Amino acid sequence: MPGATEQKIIDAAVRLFASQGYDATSVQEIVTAAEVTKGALYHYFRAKDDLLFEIYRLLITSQSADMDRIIGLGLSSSETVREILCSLVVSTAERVDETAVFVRELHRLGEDRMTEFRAERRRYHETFLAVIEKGQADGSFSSSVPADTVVRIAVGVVNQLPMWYRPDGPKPPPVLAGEIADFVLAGLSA
Amino acid sequence: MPGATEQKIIDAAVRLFASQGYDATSVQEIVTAAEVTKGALYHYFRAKDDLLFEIYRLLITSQSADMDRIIGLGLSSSETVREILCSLVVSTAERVDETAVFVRELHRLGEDRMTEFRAERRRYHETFLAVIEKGQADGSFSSSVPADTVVRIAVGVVNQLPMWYRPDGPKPPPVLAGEIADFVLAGLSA
DNA sequence: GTAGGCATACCGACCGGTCGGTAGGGTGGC
DNA sequence: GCCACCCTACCGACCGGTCGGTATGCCTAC
Repeated sequence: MPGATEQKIIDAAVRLFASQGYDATSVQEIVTAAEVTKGALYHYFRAKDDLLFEIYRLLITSQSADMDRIIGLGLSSSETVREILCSLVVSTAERVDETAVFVRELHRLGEDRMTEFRAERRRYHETFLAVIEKGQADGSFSSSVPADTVVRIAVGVVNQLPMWYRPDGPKPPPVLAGEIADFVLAGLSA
Repeated sequence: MPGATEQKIIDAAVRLFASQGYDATSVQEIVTAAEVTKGALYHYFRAKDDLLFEIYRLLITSQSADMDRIIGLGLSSSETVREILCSLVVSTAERVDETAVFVRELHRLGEDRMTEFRAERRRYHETFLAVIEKGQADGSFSSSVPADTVVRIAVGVVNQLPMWYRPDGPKPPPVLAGEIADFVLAGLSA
């Protein structure tokens, strides 16, 4: 639960990292945008990297929670896939900046944190994979395309969303989410 | 047609940018890796950004040429889509480093070059879009999902390829390309 | 000789991080 | 009631080091 100052710093960092990149954003720019001082920033964060890691942590935590919640509902395979995709697309659209930073600056994570992150992502992938494989096993889905490739495609689209999605674009997020879910489900029922 | 020195510099830059990022790579690192000196680099390139732009230019040029060539073959809609996707996936796999740099560091392009680049990308998108819309119009494809969303999905997967594709992975590029094409075509025939 | 193709030494700007210090609220002894 | 003490939150000048870029000149080919 971050306090007000901490939150202001993170918000400013996300905005600046998303528009300029991590390295191209100086700590001074962040504190100026957040209307605090360098002292305040280094009081709450040990280093600039900590900001990145915190942004990732918040994003991953919320996405994992979303998926677990949906699976817990006990819907049919295709309804589960639809719900996962829709919630993923909508929540990503709500947090384009965080996602853009995440996709672009992932490689700057240090060794330890990278390992930690990879484990979390692997868990996410395998949970999703299991849902699709279950559907293929019980005949809800076609097996003509391997489940892992389907997961790659689905996650790929979402991660690329920041490249083209604009909040003031013609299609509101729920519509977009529906279209994407329709397409993936169509591919799964070939 | 770059000369030998120029090519060595670009190759080194691509490799380093892909593994560390643009800002995190110093000009000194590039020239050391390329076994040339700073004088040589600044003899051929006016600034560090020029390296980025050159990398993009080479990538986009070759991809556009690929698509134009395939469309020129005059195949059926679904064969055309399959060929475009396969060649895109295979050529992207061949140039993962370039693609990784492209996806991650695009935002560093200056105003002018960004405009130039956007025009080129728009042309690419619209050409691809036209192929799908033609297929939808003549009944080869279903119209249940809008063509622009399909293009977004297809391009999204390819751009995310550097995130997970490894040359020594279990699936060689042509197999992967086939699976992705199968999936997209399945979604288009729902 | 002279023009392109480099090498080397160097510059000024800037950056992440530090550090000595302060403001102000809480707390315990008397 | 109040003072001494401390602790958290925060300030901002400053430092060592690095980086992109330049100035200058050598050296080989023509």
